[in-house]
Amino acid sequence: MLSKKSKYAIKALVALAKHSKHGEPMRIVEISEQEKIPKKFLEAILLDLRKHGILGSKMGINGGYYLVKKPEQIFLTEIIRLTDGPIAMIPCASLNFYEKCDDCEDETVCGLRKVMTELRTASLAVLSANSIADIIKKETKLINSKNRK
Amino acid sequence: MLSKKSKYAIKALVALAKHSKHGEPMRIVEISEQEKIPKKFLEAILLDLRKHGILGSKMGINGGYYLVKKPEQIFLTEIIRLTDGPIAMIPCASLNFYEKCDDCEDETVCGLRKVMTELRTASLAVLSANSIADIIKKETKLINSKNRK
DNA sequence: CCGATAATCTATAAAGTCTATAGATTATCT
DNA sequence: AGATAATCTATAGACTTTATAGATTATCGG
Repeated sequence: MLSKKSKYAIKALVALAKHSKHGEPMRIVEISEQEKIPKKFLEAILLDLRKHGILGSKMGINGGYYLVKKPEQIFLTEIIRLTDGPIAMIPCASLNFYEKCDDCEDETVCGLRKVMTELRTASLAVLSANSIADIIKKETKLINSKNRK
Repeated sequence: MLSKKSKYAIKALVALAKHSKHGEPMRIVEISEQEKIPKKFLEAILLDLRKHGILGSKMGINGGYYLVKKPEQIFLTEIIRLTDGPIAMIPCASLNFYEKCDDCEDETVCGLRKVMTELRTASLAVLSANSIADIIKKETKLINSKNRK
């Protein structure tokens, strides 16, 4: 399961992407209220995203957070790996967070690892195909098809 | 990520499937030592699997656990749902463990949910295509291709 | 340069989950 | 009856999640 942290991070980035057509920073409180994310928790999340170069911030009046990268270039893989860690379901099947199982004699011959590697490949295909911009696109698409009814 | 509980459950079932050609029950200690799973933890896991009708048990001398279902009919989806819960990454995208997001106004219009539903479909495709028997098959296949080198 | 605003940093903590461990009890077989 | 092995109950340390409180620092308008 995705942690709330990851989910909130994605939602905040979507909110920022929608807002940043204006180019100006968005306040934590605004994001918090709009997306119903606990303010102080969101604070920590945004700080994290800033430290990793996805967001920038400005203090004082008219301050807030803004996107550094374009919504088209922020993929779900990046956010999830940053906030939750590995995409794979077991460490020995992970690309970026590989770890050896201490209960496994020879992983090159492990059937479970083989299946979990297949799963990781499938998951990565979906997550690396979707950026923040794609999420917004899907949203407008869903709204349109709903209104047509 | 998969919990250790799930991982141990799958490994134990694989061990039992390999053993149960003989049809006779396998002792907790044997599984524990063979698969390097902490004994008492394994105990709780096997009890769970028994309560859900996947395993049977027999007390006393020559006792132990045995498979009730055939290895071909025990799929990873079943085990993971039983020990870890949902396959989906967020509850609102789950088939068996659906829950509404309390921060979401209208989920039918949520872009993140849409992506996570795609991911769930992809994950389910892999996990429901693999049974305990399949894991064993993959293992022998891996061993064979290794020996041919 | 002052005062208001808003991000930043540090510390802490409640709740829940994961990963077990210990010990007593009950059923089975010889 | 006695040995074996599963079963049940209770508990607990470590870690993660999900925050909350409060002090500090930077920015801007006037």
